[in-house]
Amino acid sequence: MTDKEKKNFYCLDMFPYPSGSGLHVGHPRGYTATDVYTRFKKLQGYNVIHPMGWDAFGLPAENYAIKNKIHPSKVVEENVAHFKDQLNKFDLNYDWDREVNTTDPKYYRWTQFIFLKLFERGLAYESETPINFCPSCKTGLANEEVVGGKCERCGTAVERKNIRQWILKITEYADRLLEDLDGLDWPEPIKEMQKNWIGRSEGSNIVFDIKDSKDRIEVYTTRADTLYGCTWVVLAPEHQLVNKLKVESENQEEIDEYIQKSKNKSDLERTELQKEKTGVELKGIKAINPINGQEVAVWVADYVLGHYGTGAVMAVPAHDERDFEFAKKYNIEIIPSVVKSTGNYRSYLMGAEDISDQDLEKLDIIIVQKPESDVRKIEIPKDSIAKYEELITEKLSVGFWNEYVGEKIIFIFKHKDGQVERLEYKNENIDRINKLSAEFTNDTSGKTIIEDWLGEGADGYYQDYLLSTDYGILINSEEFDGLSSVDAKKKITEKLKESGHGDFTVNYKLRDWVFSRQRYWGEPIPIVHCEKCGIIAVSEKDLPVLLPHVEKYEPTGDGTSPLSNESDPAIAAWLNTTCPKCGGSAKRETNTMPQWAGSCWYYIAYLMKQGSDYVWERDKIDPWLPVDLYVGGAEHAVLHLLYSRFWHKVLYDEKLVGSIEPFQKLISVGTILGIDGVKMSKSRGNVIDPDPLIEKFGSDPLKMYELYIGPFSQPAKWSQNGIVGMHRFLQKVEKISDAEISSSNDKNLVPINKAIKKVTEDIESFSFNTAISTLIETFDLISTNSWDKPSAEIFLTLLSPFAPKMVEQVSQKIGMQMSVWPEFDSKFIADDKVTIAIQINGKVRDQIEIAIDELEQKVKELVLEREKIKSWILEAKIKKFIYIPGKIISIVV
RNA sequence: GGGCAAGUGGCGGAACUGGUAUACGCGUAGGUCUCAAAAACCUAUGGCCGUAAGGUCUUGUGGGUUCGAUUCCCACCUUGCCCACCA
Repeated sequence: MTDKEKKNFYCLDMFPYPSGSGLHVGHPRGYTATDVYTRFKKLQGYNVIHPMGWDAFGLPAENYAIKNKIHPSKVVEENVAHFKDQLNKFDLNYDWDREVNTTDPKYYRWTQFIFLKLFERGLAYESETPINFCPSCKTGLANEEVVGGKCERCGTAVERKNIRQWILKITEYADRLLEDLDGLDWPEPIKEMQKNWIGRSEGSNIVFDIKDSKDRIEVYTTRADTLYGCTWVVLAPEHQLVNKLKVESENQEEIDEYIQKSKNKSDLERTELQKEKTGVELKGIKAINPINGQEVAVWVADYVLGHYGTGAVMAVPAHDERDFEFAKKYNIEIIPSVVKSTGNYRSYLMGAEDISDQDLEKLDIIIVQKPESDVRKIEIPKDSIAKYEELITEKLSVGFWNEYVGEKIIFIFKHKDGQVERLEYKNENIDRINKLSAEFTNDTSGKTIIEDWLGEGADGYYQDYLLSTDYGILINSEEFDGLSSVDAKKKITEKLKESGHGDFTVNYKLRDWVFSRQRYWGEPIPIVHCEKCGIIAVSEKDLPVLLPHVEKYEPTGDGTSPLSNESDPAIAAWLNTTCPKCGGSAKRETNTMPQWAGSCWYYIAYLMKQGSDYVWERDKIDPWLPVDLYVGGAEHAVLHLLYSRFWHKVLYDEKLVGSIEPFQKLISVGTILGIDGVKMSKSRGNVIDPDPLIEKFGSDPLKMYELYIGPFSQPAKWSQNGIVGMHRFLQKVEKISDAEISSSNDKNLVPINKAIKKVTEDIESFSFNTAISTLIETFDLISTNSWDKPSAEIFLTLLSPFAPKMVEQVSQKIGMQMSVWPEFDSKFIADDKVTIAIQINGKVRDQIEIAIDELEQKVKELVLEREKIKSWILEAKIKKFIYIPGKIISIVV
């Protein structure tokens, strides 16, 4: 069936989940697109594979089965038959001999086989840490299946639950999954979503010793440059050290209570609601900032996540919004250590009656605002700062001070006796600055100057500079003062590394994949539990491990699988087995695989299909991979598309496939919405059934309308009237066969060649809507010219991918054979004469037909001779004459 | 809150790297055919002024760059999608 001389093209649709409600008009949009595209590619001479199959394991079939007391296998069988029947009505060119079904034991034998490979490589492991659990679906969920704290499938708030489960180490492939995205021809937003999901971040681990103890707290930060601004450290409530430290602290009860409380919070409460931050200090425990030896408090707070980084963070309220909020609430000191670098300094100028606005302007100083007559908010360029200081030193009134804030913070105090004291805001000067400022203002509140700036009364003028999460220039950071954030991150971490208190590190948001489900309708995990040997893989020759046919398969909800219910004899017979290693008695793994397992490799299964069997042969697989074009919904951006990339890379490492990625080019299909503009769903009652439409108009007009409705990747509202237009058009085309067709007509050469070019480009770029517009226009044009045989044959070929049924009928009638996709002749594309517009002062006033290669001088003459142009220009002088050949003439008067 | 995408007639939408905005389709109006209706076909169809010729305004809002902006830049408004305490 494949021709060695031709190039291969593998075009793949995301295979559907055969739901009970059947197809609605939204489903075939993607299928129609690949149908058009593959017919086009075949005419261009490619070997094309375009298969279809069924992703049939999973909850919907099982839930439906439970509700209606029909076995899931039966449900699936009926649904598949119904889906296939509906699809066939669309006349799509699928390779049905490659049809796959994930629930076929011959199929899932290989799904289990791949699991064994994962297991052998140590990429599948058993664990009993807390995971996401959906109380309604009664099963554990992967991180990717939790959307905003809710189950992706049913919308129930997920709980944290400790259950035994199988986990796949997808994190081991995080870097490769990230890096290889660059080579893929995928929509940018989808790549971006995967990048964000993997969430690589480069930072530093920093070790805080605990005072009078051997324990140390290791924190993860991406902002080591802000270390001097750290005023406390925070442990997540789950952090192991909490249990130890709480005993040594003065308020153990309070801490216990807090931990208990946050344990009871669901993920939704802890994150989604963005509640006010809470926490408890470990009183009496002090951590030591390794960069400067400062003692800082230690807190437990559940705004820190236990599973990310080290489960502990350093809090820098000046340069982190969460820490800032927390510091405000619990009244913790805020120390700025990075200042935004704009190149300017800011100052409030007071006590400077002798300094005029002109004095300042001479130094290029900007007076931002004059809130009161004796106060000026000013911005001083870096270059003027020395002169500004001179001015202040000379003219500031006694008993006042001036400070300016930028890459440094400088205070200039003018004492009563006229003596000037200049102090930089640095550790050794801070006490002195606070003392003087309090004295000068007779302030007895004991507030520090920084508190004053950042407090309630402040207007944010300095805060913009001092309390920013942006990168900037370090201040208040000893030897690192003046460095940029980027340099300082490096230098500070390097210094910490010398004393064993820190190092560079990388973290990912991506978490390992919770792979087991406590449900019946899935692939059994091919593992046995032997009392003597422990966890043992089923040997490959014993695959598949068949899913036993049982009558009762309701989920238990207690974290065990329905397949562990030994009171059912059918289950007991399956469950009790022998250990492949020692031959002793053993029990089968009762968890099943998640819905995603079967879809992780189905694109390979199509290539393996031989009759009803699947055979893994590299020479049958490699010539087709990676998939050349994959079309499906964007909703799978981080689930299916990430999981199958992971599996594919493992298969590559196993030398079972030859490519590093499964899907080279991806195009996402926009959802078709109901007439009311919302997603079609049974419960809303806005579902449009395609069957009656096909009956009334036929498959061609419906398919064409699916593509004509709008840009392919954008969502589109269904309109019941739209098909009529396509139907009318096709009816007109059908009449070609009745009309007089001449043997040739030169007038048609230009339009038909232009059509070849445009339609070819548009199909190639999935711009089907404009391809169809072009076909309609071309048809109308040639119909007025009258048809000739060559044009009719080309036109019908161009139309054939869109309306295969109709075109076939017509071509038989007029006795043509369609074989190859036409190529345009460029000599008929470029016209020798063009009509272009003449603009006067930017407004179109006239049109002129001229030769495409006419010289500018001649064009100018022709244009200025025209009565219409004369009447617009009148006596005015022509300032400019612009001529862009083939585009426009623009006259400015 | 952050990221991304998008705002064009009554509606779906078109417009290449800045060059005649509203292609194509739907709908609507008038007409042809018909005893009548449906279907089909033909004509017209962005708003305003005008009998007309023609003029004038118009691509979410407000600015800017340009001979010229739906397209580029800035600010704002609206909608959709994704992520959401990831330190």
